[in-house]
Amino acid sequence: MFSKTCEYAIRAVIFIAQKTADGSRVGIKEVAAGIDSPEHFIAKILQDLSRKGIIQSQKGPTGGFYLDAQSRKYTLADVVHVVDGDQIFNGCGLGLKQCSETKPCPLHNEFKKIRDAISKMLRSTHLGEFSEQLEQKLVFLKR
Amino acid sequence: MFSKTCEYAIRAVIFIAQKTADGSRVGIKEVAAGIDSPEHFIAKILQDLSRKGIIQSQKGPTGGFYLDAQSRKYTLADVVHVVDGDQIFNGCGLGLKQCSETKPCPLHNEFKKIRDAISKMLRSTHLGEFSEQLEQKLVFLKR
DNA sequence: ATAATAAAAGATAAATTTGTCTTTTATTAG
DNA sequence: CTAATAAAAGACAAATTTATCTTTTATTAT
Ligand code: FES
Ligand code: FES
Repeated sequence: MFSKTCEYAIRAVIFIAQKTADGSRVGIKEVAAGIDSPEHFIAKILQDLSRKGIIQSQKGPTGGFYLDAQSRKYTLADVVHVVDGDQIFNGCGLGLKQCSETKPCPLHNEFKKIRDAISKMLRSTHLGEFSEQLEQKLVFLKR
Repeated sequence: MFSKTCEYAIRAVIFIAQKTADGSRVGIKEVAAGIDSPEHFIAKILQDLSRKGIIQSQKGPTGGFYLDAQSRKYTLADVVHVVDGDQIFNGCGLGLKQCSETKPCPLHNEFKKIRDAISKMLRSTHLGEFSEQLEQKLVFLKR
């Protein structure tokens, strides 16, 4: 469904949102450990998200990653879009170069429903909304 | 959503179903051209599907690929399962090693709905059911 | 039997994704 | 100002996916 990169990205962003809900920052090592991902790999991904403004970062001592008020308004759809592009939102499920209403693949109508369900879910999910459930260990970001 | 391999596989199987609805056979070159895929690549995939019994093949002159009565009862879910395994049917959408009801990821409940929709669609779609629409050029397997 | 045909199999290679290691840059505390 | 810290950047490597090319095997028609 998503690339590994994107899976890590979503988990990391949710993790950072929770860890920095109090205004603090969280280092890359703690993120990597918290979501069980390779440290330098998730670092690259976060650099990207940071450049695009989805998350914030600060170098040096006391530095780390965090989300500002603006970023807390972003949704998972924004994360997915930055990392995986819009294939999942608009691409043809059977791999035709471009999804088209006038020249549809055999599953076009079915795929459209599923794509829409995915889009809707991602667009309606904000980065910070799992903090409490994570705190209470009702949901998890690693096994 | 699916691997490139799986996309080709689905398109090829639908193509073969249509082309051989009359009991004939279709060669690998025609398949590759018909779905716009690399010839030797789709050949490997069809070998696999053939070994698994999802499609049939016959060597030599007048040989080619086709679907017997039994195979026409298979669904796209069978094809996807052979090619991509069961990640799409049961895997965690956020990449946790295993989806779990008792230790769910934050999106578990949402993903479950989507996975179920995909499963349902694939299980209810039989290989031959697009032949007529393809014939009438209402749907397409390449751009 | 023989030659022609077409899939099967095997080997190799390109491209992409995923992961690791090292160096550089910015920031802070002292 | 200096040393310590932590992200940013760059280079490289492994693994996987996707694609290509060649040889072998089975089957058919003549
Ligand atoms: S054409 Fe395939 S999903 Fe629209
Ligand atoms: S645990 Fe992630 S989908 Fe079930």
